[in-house]
Amino acid sequence: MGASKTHIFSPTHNELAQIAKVMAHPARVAILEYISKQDACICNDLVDVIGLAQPTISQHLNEIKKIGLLKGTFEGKNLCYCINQERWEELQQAFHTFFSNINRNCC
Amino acid sequence: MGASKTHIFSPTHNELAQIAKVMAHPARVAILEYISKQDACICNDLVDVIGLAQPTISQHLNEIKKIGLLKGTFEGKNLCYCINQERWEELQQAFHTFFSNINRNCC
DNA sequence: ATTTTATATTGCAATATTACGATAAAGCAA
DNA sequence: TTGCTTTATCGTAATATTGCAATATAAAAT
Repeated sequence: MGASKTHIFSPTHNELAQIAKVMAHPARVAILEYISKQDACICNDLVDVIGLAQPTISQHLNEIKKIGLLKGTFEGKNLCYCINQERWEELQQAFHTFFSNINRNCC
Repeated sequence: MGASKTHIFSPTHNELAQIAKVMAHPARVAILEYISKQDACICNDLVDVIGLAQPTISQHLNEIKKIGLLKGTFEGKNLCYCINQERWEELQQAFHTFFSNINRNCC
């Protein structure tokens, strides 16, 4: 046992959970915030800014990439990670939709 | 190693991560959605609705309770869980604030 | 008082995540 | 080429999460 039973849940619920999972680590929240406020980003900056080892940062970046939140291009010699703005807004909308449904006539 | 280094992150980042963690499982997303759309909720309903064993549902409910999203009162013979609306709106605001900061002049 | 019903807790096995040292790969500079 | 810098991957240990059977608790019904 131990594996999440994703198959019994709806795609919508699974997707929101997957998005939330990426945000469920303070390092990734910090990374996202940092990148979203920069014009560009070089991974090595993050090692200093966040305070985790370079392989760890690389792994966290990969998790963020998996849900499509980053687009990367080369800028001179360094890889440049940026927020994928379209996707960012999709996620914002997903959370907004989720939080907007609440019944006010409760105990 | 393996433990998250929460101490190196800001309270804001840790809190958002903690909230996201609760939403990072489809069962909890489904539970929250279900409760938020009901006037009341009896845990045993959830066992049928969600499709996980009763102890598992109980544990998930506990995670949700930990971040203050539920208030429970007794209604007749059954415990009634409801969404804590104030807290719900706080979380909505937290996500909204997070997603609202993005630099548009990127690569 | 006993049974039934609803929820919580315990204990444990399976799986997932986190972190980092070591190492590899890829580009640039000399 | 050789060396330097930056990022990715591998391997592994520590920790956390998930799920459920078994059991406990607590309130209501009989």
